[in-house]
Amino acid sequence: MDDVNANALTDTLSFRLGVLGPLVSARFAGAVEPLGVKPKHVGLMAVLSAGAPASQQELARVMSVVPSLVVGLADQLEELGAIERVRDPADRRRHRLSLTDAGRELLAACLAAAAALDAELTASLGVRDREVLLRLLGVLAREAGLPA
Amino acid sequence: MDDVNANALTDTLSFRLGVLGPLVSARFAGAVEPLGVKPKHVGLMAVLSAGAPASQQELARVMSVVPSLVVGLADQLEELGAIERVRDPADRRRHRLSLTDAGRELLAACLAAAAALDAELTASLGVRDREVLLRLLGVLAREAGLPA
DNA sequence: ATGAATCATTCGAGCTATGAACGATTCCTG
DNA sequence: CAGGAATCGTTCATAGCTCGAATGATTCAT
Repeated sequence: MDDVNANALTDTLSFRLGVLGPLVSARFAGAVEPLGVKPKHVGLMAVLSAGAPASQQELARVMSVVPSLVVGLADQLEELGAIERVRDPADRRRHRLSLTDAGRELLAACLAAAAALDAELTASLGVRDREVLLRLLGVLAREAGLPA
Repeated sequence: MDDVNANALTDTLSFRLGVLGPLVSARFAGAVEPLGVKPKHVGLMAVLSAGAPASQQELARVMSVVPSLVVGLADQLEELGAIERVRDPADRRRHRLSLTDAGRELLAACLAAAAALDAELTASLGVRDREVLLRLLGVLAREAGLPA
């Protein structure tokens, strides 16, 4: 009778998100690792594919990380031939980052990996529930000021 | 027309969970930091409150971390007077960890913090949606083999 | 024209989690 | 009942990530 809310903490949204997040991140990292990238790289490519070529400061702001971190990520993506880094002719302090064709392919492969992981995670969920879950998480992300 | 799935990656469950997880973890960490603990400490107390006194190996297994990490967490919780660490009389290699009264109070305070955070996160959600979201995440957690 | 501000980059520091030892204790097996 | 294998807790060194400050180049403001 009293074990209904015995450990009510695990029945908390914060707790479940906090424990589920790292877990799926780790799984996703393992899925894209054969492609030579990590989740942060994928995130960078994702925001790049969403809009026009951006400066690294802009990237850093959107990704909620420090600009110095973007340097390393962009370096590695450039080595993979996934992005191009050219000085902005209008403001030669900036670097304009843009996806290459190879980068778009790479991103598509990462997307496929994410979709496959989704299928695994929601194996026990109905199609309807899956849509609802995705939508509600989207609301949460937007509410939190994320570019979801 | 074609920007409907322009960046379909952000419309992925994996992606949203991966980005939402660290975010709420950070917020939760900030919320319990005045109490002198971190999320991992709270997780440890939570599994302790869910069952009988457990050995550190058991804790490590349930929390999916390495046993050596539990040592430090238990040390600090013991200093706070939140847990008791006594050698198991049946097997003197083991340490039986159990929550003290102060620990139960501390855990309750953390739970309150989590509940408050939940309220913030789901401010734009209806009560019904909130329940649905919680339930679906619970299914995912269980499916992933977590003690949710 | 000159000082303030912005961008990218480098470097060092901090924190967390990990894995490999090690001593103590217990289990197994002959 | 002895002695080797296995288990538990602990310590230590290490690696990975992220951040913040400092630097140099370029642009903006006045």
